[in-house]
Amino acid sequence: MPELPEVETVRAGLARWVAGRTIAEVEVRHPRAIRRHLPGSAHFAALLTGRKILDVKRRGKYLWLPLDSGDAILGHLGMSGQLLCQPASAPDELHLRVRLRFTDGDPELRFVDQRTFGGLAVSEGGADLPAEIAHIARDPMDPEFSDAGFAAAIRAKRTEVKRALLDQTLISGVGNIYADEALWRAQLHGVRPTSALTKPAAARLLGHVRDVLSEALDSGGTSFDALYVNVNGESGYFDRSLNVYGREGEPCRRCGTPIRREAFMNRSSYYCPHCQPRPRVRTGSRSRTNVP
DNA sequence: CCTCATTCCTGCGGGC
DNA sequence: TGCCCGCAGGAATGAG
Repeated sequence: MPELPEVETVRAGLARWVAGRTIAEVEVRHPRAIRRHLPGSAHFAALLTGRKILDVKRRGKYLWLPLDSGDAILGHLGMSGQLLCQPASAPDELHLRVRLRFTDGDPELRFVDQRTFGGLAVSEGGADLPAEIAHIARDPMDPEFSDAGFAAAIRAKRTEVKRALLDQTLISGVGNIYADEALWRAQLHGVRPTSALTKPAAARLLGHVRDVLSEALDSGGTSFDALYVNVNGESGYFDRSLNVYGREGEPCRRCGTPIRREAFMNRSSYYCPHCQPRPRVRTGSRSRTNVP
């Protein structure tokens, strides 16, 4: 599942392979892949044809490719999206959704996405920062990310710490896998109330988030089910280093206690029940949050 | 304004 | 063997 490290791996690959090249032809194979581009596929193609890609940028899990027109191609990989640079002679992938051909020939750029949670759009005038993602927070690898601002914002939230890590308007780039990994390192249970975090605790948590993301980036990103591959079609391998995610029943690498999985927001959370104890039930009038 | 549940999608694997 | 169901999950959306 592409989170910040995987998307950054794709960004770097794209920057190498498509920056500076001029788009010759656009083929939209599945309308859902450009559903965020409301005017439709003909308009999408018209805005791209003949335009030069200047660069490849990223904020959190979003990518955008500034064009010489001042517009940008805005993309999100969703769960299963891939941006592949392939020779035109390579057979079409089963889930090929969009193809861009260039004036200088190979390689072409293919957006391939099995589950179609991802997609592409043209952000008009979005070369600098697409308006569509202006509400997304900077990510923790961004030099302008404010650590103090993050600590203040998370403490002001009236929610649980894992939900906050997944809130892209608070901190971007973190998904379910790295949220669980960071919480394990920080020895915090995901249901702890954010308002009870001290400033130092918030700073420590942020440090663990950064560590997890940068280590994963060094490894080329996580690939869990081979759906994610980087721009050249090569899987990442950070999954070897995961401490809790997907390890239900296996011993905690810190204390040996079996890792637990529990339902969370239509997905799963993995944690060590010994290292990451649930918070004590809050006193007062609110309902209990504990389960046996 | 803030928080939260719901919804989109497809392939795979387990259970019967 | 084959069918059904649950699961994987980011983020827009609308409800409250």
